[in-house]
Amino acid sequence: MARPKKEDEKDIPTLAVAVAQRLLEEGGQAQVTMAQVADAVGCSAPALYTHFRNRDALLRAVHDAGFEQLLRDKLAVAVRTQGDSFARLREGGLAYMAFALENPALYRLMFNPPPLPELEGNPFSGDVGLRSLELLENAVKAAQADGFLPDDEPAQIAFTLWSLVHGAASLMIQNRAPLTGCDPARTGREVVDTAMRLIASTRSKGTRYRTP
Amino acid sequence: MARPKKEDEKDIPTLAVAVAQRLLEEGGQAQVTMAQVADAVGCSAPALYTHFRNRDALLRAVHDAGFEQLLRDKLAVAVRTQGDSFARLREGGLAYMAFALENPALYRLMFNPPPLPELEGNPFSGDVGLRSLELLENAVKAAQADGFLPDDEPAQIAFTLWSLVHGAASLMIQNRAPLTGCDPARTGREVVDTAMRLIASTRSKGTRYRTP
DNA sequence: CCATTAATTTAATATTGTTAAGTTTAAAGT
DNA sequence: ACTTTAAACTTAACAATATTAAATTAATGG
Repeated sequence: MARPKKEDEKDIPTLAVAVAQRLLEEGGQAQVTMAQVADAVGCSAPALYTHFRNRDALLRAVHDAGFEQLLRDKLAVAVRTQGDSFARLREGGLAYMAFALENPALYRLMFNPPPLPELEGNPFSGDVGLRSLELLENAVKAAQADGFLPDDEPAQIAFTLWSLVHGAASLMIQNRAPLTGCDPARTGREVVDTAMRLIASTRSKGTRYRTP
Repeated sequence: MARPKKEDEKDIPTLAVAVAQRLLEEGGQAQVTMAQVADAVGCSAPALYTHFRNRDALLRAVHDAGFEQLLRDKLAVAVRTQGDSFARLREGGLAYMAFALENPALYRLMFNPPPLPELEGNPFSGDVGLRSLELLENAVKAAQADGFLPDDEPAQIAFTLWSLVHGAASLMIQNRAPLTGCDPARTGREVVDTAMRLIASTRSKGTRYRTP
């Protein structure tokens, strides 16, 4: 049956990414085989190679879609926290944590990818990654202007805060968190709040911040 | 020639773990094939199955050896920072970061393992992990007694601090750190110092801490 | 000295990513 | 409208790698 008629045409690239993400979340990396994906899409495995150079490229596409979703989430936070730097940091952290815990396998692919050349590239060299990072740096600057946080380089502080939330998410997702028997979502929120308490206690005396 | 004579006997388990770790560090997970390991050990691939149930079990052994090494490093720090809680936190963080950056692939296997059943278990349910964790919690308690840090659960704070250092290490190792063009070792130290500055600024007024 | 067991080897199997060769449809040129 | 070309597939073949089976040799305990 070779090439399909127009009516039977499928948007294989889009379908494949969606299917791959679902399989990923359901059964982990190992379950994302080309045959499985093709099956769920409704084509044969080699057909995928018309649209993706190889399996890694398919995973890379899922990876990229994840970063786009994360950026959308963060933009939404930025919109609804206009003017309150402290809340923006807190809600940004919570949204990030929620994304990670709700899509653990995807998050893993994004931030703890298997060491494949395709996934080595730094996402922050791309547009999506950069804008996501800008959002955090601006929040840090605003918080500094409001008297929070040490007066270090905003980029350095942004990296430190990102590290904290990412680290907690990463440890929890991969069952490396020492706190056992707790609801992960709750633990995640507590980590963010612990961090925010740390940040709150750095407020300088003659502060320009006023709770809105 | 089937079974080797006594003189030709090799300690395959030990050799295999060492070889696997080297291959891992040299070329990443993908290079750790049973054939490669066997070659470097000087036996054939199926021989490995006498000592390890399968490839995952071999990786698990490397993983465990990593945790033992990390614990040794942390114990050394604890010994040389007796009595100074702040220094213990700082040097503990630096040692952890150094371990991660010097053995990136091993660290990855320990904390961002591929999602295999063998590696799912929580290392902190084992003896080595628990002792490593105790060290940090005790350091937190000591720091609190010296007037640092919020008065939350030590376990919660320990997790938050661990998350921070782990997160930074993880991001840098996997090329997800936004700070480009910097020496990773230097960036790692800066993260620890930024965190310590945050901690320092949490010191309550009537502090019991005095710089030694 | 013999029987059993342990440690290996080579050979065979299974799974999975990937490539090759062939087929059908769509699109473009005349 | 007809021919040609290219695109999007399919099935069949290939290659690499983990794993298992069968066969072989050395140690060990009676």
